[in-house]
Amino acid sequence: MHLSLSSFTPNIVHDIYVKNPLQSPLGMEIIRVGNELIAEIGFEAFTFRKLAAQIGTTEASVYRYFENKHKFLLYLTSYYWSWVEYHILMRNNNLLDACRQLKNALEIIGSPIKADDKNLNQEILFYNIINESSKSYLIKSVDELNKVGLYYNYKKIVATISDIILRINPDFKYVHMLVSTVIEGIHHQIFFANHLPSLTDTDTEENYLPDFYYHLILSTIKND
Amino acid sequence: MHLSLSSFTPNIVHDIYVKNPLQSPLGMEIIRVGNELIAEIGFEAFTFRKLAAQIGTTEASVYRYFENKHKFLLYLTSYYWSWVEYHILMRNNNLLDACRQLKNALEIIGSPIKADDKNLNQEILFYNIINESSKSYLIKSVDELNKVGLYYNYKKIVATISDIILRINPDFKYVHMLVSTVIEGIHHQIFFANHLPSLTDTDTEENYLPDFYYHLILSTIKND
Amino acid sequence: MHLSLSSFTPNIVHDIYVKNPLQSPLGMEIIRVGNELIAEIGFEAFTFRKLAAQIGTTEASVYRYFENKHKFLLYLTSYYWSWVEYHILMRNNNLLDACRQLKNALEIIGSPIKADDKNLNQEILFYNIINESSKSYLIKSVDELNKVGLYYNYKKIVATISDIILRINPDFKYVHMLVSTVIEGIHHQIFFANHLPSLTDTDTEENYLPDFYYHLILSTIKND
Amino acid sequence: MHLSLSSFTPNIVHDIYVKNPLQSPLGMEIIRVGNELIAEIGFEAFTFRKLAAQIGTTEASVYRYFENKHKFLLYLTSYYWSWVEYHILMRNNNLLDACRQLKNALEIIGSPIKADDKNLNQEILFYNIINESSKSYLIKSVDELNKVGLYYNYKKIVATISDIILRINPDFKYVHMLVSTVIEGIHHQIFFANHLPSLTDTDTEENYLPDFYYHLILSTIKND
DNA sequence: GATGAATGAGCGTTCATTCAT
DNA sequence: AATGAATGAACGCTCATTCAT
Repeated sequence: MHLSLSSFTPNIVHDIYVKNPLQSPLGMEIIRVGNELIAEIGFEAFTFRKLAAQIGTTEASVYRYFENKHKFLLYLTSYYWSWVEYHILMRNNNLLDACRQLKNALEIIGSPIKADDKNLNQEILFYNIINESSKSYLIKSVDELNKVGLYYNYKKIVATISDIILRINPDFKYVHMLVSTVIEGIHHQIFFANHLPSLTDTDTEENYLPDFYYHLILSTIKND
Repeated sequence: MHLSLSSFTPNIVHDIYVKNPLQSPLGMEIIRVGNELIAEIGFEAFTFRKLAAQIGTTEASVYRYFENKHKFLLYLTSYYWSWVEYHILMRNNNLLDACRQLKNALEIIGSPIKADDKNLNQEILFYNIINESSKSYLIKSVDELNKVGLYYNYKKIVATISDIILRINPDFKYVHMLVSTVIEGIHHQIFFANHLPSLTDTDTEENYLPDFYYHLILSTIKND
Repeated sequence: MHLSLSSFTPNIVHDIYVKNPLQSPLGMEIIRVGNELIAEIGFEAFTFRKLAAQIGTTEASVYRYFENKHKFLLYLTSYYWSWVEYHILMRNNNLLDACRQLKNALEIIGSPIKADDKNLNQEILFYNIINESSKSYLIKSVDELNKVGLYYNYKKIVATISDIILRINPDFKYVHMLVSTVIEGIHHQIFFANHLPSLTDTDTEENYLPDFYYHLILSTIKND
Repeated sequence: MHLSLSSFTPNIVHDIYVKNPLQSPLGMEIIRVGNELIAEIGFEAFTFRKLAAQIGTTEASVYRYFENKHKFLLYLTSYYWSWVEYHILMRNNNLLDACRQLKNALEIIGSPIKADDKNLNQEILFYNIINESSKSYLIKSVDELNKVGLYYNYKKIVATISDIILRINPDFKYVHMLVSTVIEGIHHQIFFANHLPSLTDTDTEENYLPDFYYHLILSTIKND
């Protein structure tokens, strides 16, 4: 299933950026190269200075688009979750079976977005989400950022999947807890499989991760 | 249940520190104050300079104990997991019921260690584990550090709990995946409850978190 | 004594500005908001960027009116001295007594201009003169700026008051020295009274400052 | 009158510096070269980076001695006023005549300290005091700095000269006002003589400045 | 005439680390 | 073993200014 959705534009809260990077060639270069640079050297070592050098522009120009590297990471994660949201909606568009919808959602979360994206390399973005996205909220300023709505896209996807689950079992009370556990779980397991294999159970089966979590969800909500 | 286990000494891989901080007053001061400082300003802003200033010593002295702030975080997390391991063993010592053992383990993971600890404030350590511990492995050098065994204590706890679960259902194939998902899940949910409540389901019930995950585990492994 | 002199326009040397700010709404906004911003954050922290942001225009637009922030400060001080000059002339218009004229002049220098001024808040301008005006000449480029006449208004007021004093004692030889000492003295004493009170002698009497300096002048020139 | 007072050490409030620059060769180099660099390029253009480059050390090393360039200016001015204080005391040591003492004090204030000083070029320091010293208090943080006593040396000199004047006329009520006006006046007139001569009255007579202000003081206090 | 975008340069500061004592 | 001094390097950020529209 490969979507060529040239019409997609991410729905990202304005406060994350100073100037919309998708509205100028330089802005698009910043997010494209920034995505790659974070994957290459890690978010801690990533600086606007290095990013500017890579692009061939100046730090000052980067600051025109993003207030700091943190907001930039938030932009990337919001971009990712906006894509995920969009893909789930597209894929589940004409489906009636909530279980099938849930399975689709888990599959989308468990692998890179498969779509031509002129802005960002989606494989690399997926890798960054797994490695760095939790750093966008595990910070001292989380409350302040949350207050102005900067975690909107993440919360939205949790709400979307929660709704699907509630259609399977409308009485389940801990649906948000379950969904956020599963989302974080999927991404964490991919990290563990690559780096700390004894914390997971590597398998040759394709798509075993979404299957495992699909089973986990259904078991948990049915026995409620 | 309050344990006064003055005999406890954490079992921490030597490579994490340069000189054992528990063998000198300055070393103990470093981990005691370091734990508090990270809680206060966050791991990103934490530096050996600030730590030394707080203690009233010099950066050079801190370097005598820890190679860098990263290793220091690893020390704290290892210290924590070593405590958790010890507590689980103590609590489950004479119990035969694996389900009861599992429940105990989840409860221990879900709240601060309740023990007098002259070295570290355990409430603060628990807070740091929730907020910062994932930064000890979500880094570029994870493979290198793993190769020399620096994640031993974390892996050990996963193994310990996995063994309990396998006694409930010896045929369950994804036990490490399940356990690491649950451990990360519990800590994440506490963070979400405090900072991003729409990602969880706040409840007035005491201990609802361990209960939820206990139910999740049993459901998942029984329906296998 | 309150003058409503809507007809007043400051007589400011052209080289201080690029484009006359009083000839456009944007220009008037620049001097109005700039005056307030300097008072708020201090001249060192004041930049055209911040000024432009406050107004809701761009740095480039500000540059159309003033070459740099230094010239802007010179504009404000010249504006102030032009007002002072005008007020002294108005107030002393029909007076014959030079001593009375001197007293009037000192009073005008010792308190904010009391006049409706649609361009600038005169209270704030007075505050800026006290705090910042000496920075308009205590700079490396003073000779260069002086050569093109940018300190005209300040020199003019010294000359005007010197002339009054010379009518009291035509033989006094150090009149400019005396006048510039007194003018700077009055403004400095107001600063000291607010911030370094041990350098002055605070008093409850109204207008003690002009009185003190009036006495100082008369004593100095009479005993010559 | 030339004093070779190798025993002099300035009495400077500790909070002005981080580490006493007179206690190490590097520290002494910093104040020696810093003094010269400010004279050369002006305080606004003066930065720790340029200072470090001139000395052949690094910014970080300069920060070990002074928190910021502002504190450095405060150090220079405090050093100057401490010297002035010391000189006045030495010169007036065995004198009984308060008028003679006043005259001496004014002469000392009106020209560079004439003493061998291995730390600082006193000619250049005098030049800096005239051009830059008022910037040490005409700032937003003046109250905060004053609260911790950083203007001690300036206030002390005003008190010292005030005491002399009160011995001439114990009933004069505005002595601090008069003294601070005169001190600022002397330095300002030197600046005006060099740069804005129409604000002063240049004269060929030696020492005309102290003489003028001596006359001004006596006239003012006698006619009280 | 006014604005938006971009940029070269440099600032103040802090960092991790080393060396000598 | 612990400390004090020093330093190279880089960070995050802002500045003044210019250019194209």
